[in-house]
Amino acid sequence: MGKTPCCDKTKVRKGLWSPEEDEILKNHIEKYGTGGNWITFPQKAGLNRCGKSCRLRWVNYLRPDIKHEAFTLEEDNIIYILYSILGSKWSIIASHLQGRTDNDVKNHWNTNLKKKPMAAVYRYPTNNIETTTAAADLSTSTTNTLVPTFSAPETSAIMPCLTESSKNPSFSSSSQQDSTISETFSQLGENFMFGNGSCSEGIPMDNIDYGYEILSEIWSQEAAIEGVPNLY
DNA sequence: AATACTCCCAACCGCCAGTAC
DNA sequence: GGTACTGGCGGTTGGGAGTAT
Repeated sequence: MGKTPCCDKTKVRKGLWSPEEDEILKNHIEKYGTGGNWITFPQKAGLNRCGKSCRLRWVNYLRPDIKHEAFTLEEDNIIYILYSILGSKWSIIASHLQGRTDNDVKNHWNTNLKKKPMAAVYRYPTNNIETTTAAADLSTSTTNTLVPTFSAPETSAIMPCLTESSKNPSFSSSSQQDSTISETFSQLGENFMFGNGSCSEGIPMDNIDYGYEILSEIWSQEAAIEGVPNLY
């Protein structure tokens, strides 16, 4: 099957969208919808753009339900967890964050999160390999790095710590948050491996939040697909 | 003030899967 | 079953904005 171009790249406009183009795109979709076909959309809307470009602009930026504010620490935590389980499945990760697009999440990961040590923390248990470049601290290493592997119950112990950290008003700066969370995790590694039932900061384990619900759901789905026994 | 450098994000590219014919 | 076409995805890049020198 040969690759067919979606439009004549030499004749369509490229680069940043002007406010006028945004307005045309938005108005046309509000009035007529996408028409179910992005390739013919630019012609109908009177835009000198590639259909794919129109789709991307709408999906990633102009859609009314898109959030344009900064990522919260709580969202960061979810991204960390899901990335460690799923890898670079940005669309799936984004689907768990209301108002965020795959492009948003990918950019945020590449520019902010992957440099931080927390990116090396989670691994999904059972049949996953134990080495990964993706979950490693890429700011200091370019080779495969061994990272901790946590079981589902262990991860459930981590979640309250993360959530508590993200909600704690005493955290005054992001660097303070980062170092505290990293510290919590380094201690957690020893603590709950020996099953003492609490985080290093004494936060009880029975406060499982929605992050864990997401994990459970994914584990169930993965287990169903891969024939891996469901732990929950 | 001018230049160099870095960071970040919007947008593009190319591939793949699904579907229609 | 084979081909053409489209939508969607992940990887990558270009360039504007901010910061350092």
